[in-house]
Amino acid sequence: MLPAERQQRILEDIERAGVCSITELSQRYAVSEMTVRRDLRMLEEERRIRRTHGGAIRLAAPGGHLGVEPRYVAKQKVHADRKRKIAEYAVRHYVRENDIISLEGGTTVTMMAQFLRPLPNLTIVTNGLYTCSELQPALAHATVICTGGILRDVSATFVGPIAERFFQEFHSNTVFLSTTGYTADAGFTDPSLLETQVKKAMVASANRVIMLVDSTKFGVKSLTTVARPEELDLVITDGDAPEEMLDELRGHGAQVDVVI
Amino acid sequence: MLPAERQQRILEDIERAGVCSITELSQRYAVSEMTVRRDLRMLEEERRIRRTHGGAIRLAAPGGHLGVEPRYVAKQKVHADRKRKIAEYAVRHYVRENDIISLEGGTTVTMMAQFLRPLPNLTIVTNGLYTCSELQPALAHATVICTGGILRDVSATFVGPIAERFFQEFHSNTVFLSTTGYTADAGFTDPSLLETQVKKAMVASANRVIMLVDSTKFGVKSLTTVARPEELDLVITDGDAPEEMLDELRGHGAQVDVVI
DNA sequence: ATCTAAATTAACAAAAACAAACATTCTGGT
DNA sequence: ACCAGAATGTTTGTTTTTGTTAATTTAGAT
Repeated sequence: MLPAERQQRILEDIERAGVCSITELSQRYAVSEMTVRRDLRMLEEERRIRRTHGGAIRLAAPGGHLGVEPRYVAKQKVHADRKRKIAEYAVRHYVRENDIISLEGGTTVTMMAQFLRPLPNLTIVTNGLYTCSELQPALAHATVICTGGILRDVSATFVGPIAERFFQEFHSNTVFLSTTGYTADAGFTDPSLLETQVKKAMVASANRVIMLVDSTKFGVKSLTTVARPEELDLVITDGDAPEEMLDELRGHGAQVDVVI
Repeated sequence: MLPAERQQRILEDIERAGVCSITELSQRYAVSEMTVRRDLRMLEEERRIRRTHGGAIRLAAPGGHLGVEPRYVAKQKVHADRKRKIAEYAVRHYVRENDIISLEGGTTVTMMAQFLRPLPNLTIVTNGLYTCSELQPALAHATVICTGGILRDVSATFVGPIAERFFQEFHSNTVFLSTTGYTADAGFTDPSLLETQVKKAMVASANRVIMLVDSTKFGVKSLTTVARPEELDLVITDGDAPEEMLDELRGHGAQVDVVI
C-alpha cells in the first residue's frame, strides 16, 4: 500500500470513528507504530486531525462528539437551548404519572429524559442508547424498556428489523419523535432510512403522536419521509418557526403548540 | 481507551446526566479514581464542568433543577485490576477478527469492550447498556446488536422476556459471561433471577461458553444457579484462585485458564 | 462543637507512549 | 544490476500518563 493511500485511509478512519489509537492503526495497516506516528504528524500539520497521547481525534465532526471545533459547539448550543425548551414543554404538558410513552432516540427527544426523571411510575419505551443512560438513575420509580437492535453510530440509536418488530408487539399511549427536517411537499424527513423505518413503526404503534420540531428544521428536506402532518396529533415547536409553515401544518389537522 | 477520548466522554456523561460521581466514572472507564480526578481537574480548568466533592456537575444549568450535589452510593470498589486482566486475556486469546460473540452485561465482561475496540469486523451481541456505550466508538468497523428488554437498575443490563427471547433467534460463536459466585454444590450463581434467565438463554444459544471468574468469587453462593461447570467450555480466572476449586472445575470437564 | 468516615491532595513509582537518531528496506530511474 | 532518495523499522532515552501510598481536608452525624 502506498504511503499516501495509507494516510488517506487513516484520515478517513479517524473522521468516521472520531478517534483512533496508534496501536489500532498500526495493526490495521500492518506498519510500525512509528510510521503511524509520522503519518499522524503529517495529517496534523495539514490541520486535518488533532493528535493526542496514544492516537488522534477528528477536528470537525458533523454527527459526532469528539474534538469538535468551538464554532460548531457554539452553534450547537443555541439549538440545544431551543430544543431543551421544547423538550421541557413536552414533558410538562403531555406526560403524566403512570403514563406509557415511547421516546425516539433523536437529540430533542433525548432531552426529555432529564425532565422525566422526577415523574413517578412511568413506563418508557425507547430505541435510544442515550435515553437509556439518562434514565438509569430514575429506575427506582420508572420502567425503561429498550427495543434492542443494531446500534447505529452517529445517532446512538438501535435500528433494523429487531427494533422495528418490537413495535408490532408493544404499544404506547404517546410517542414523541423528531426528524431532521420538514417541508410542505415531503413532510417530515430523515437522512437515514434505517431510522425512518423504526420511526414509522413507532408511529403506527401509538395512540397519540407528538412531533418535536425546533424552528431550524422548517424548510429542510432530507432523504426519506418519516410522517406527514395528517398522521400527527400534535407538533411542538419554538417561537422562531415561520407562521406560514405552522398554518400549513394546522391545515392538515395537526394541533400546533408554540413554546415561547 | 485514549485519555483525550475518555475526557471527552466524561464531559458528555456529565452534560447528559447533570452530575456524575467519581466512583461511577472510574468504574465505567476502568481507571483509578485518581485518574478521573485529574481528568475532572482538566475539564474544570477549561471551564467545561464544575467539580464537587465526590464528582462533578455540569456548568450551564439549562434544565433548572441543578445545584444537587452528587449522592454517591457506597459501591464496593472491587478488584477492577484483576477483572481487567481477565478481560484482556479473554479478548487476546479467544476473540478473532470476523468473530461473532455475545457479551453479558456484568462488570468483568463489560471490561472486555475496551480491548475489543481495535479488532476489525466483529459482531457483538450484548444485553449490557455500558457495553453498548463502550463500543459505540468502534462501530466504524464492528457491529453491535443489543437484545433490548427491561433496563435493570443496579446492573445496567437489559433483562426480561424480550432479552430472553432474543437468544432463541440469534446465535453466536462464543458467549462470555460472569456471575456473582461459584461453589461446588450450587455451581455458578447470581442474586437476580432476571439476570439468570437471560444468562441461561445466552448459554443455550452459543457454540462455546466462556466464564470469567475472578478469584474473589470462589466460595460465594448466591440465590440462583446460572450454569454448572459441565455446561462450560472454558473458565478464565486469576492466580489467587484456590487450586482445589480449579481441580474441581477441571473434574467436570471444563478447561481452566489462569491469568497470572 | 466534636468525631468519624470518606474524599482529596501530594508525592512517588511504574508503565506506556513519544521522539530522535540510526539502520534497514523499498522504490524508481539509469 | 546498481544507486540515490524516500520510506520504514529499531533502538534508546525522555516524557507523559497512570496507579499507589500516606497525609490532609471535607462532609455529615452525633
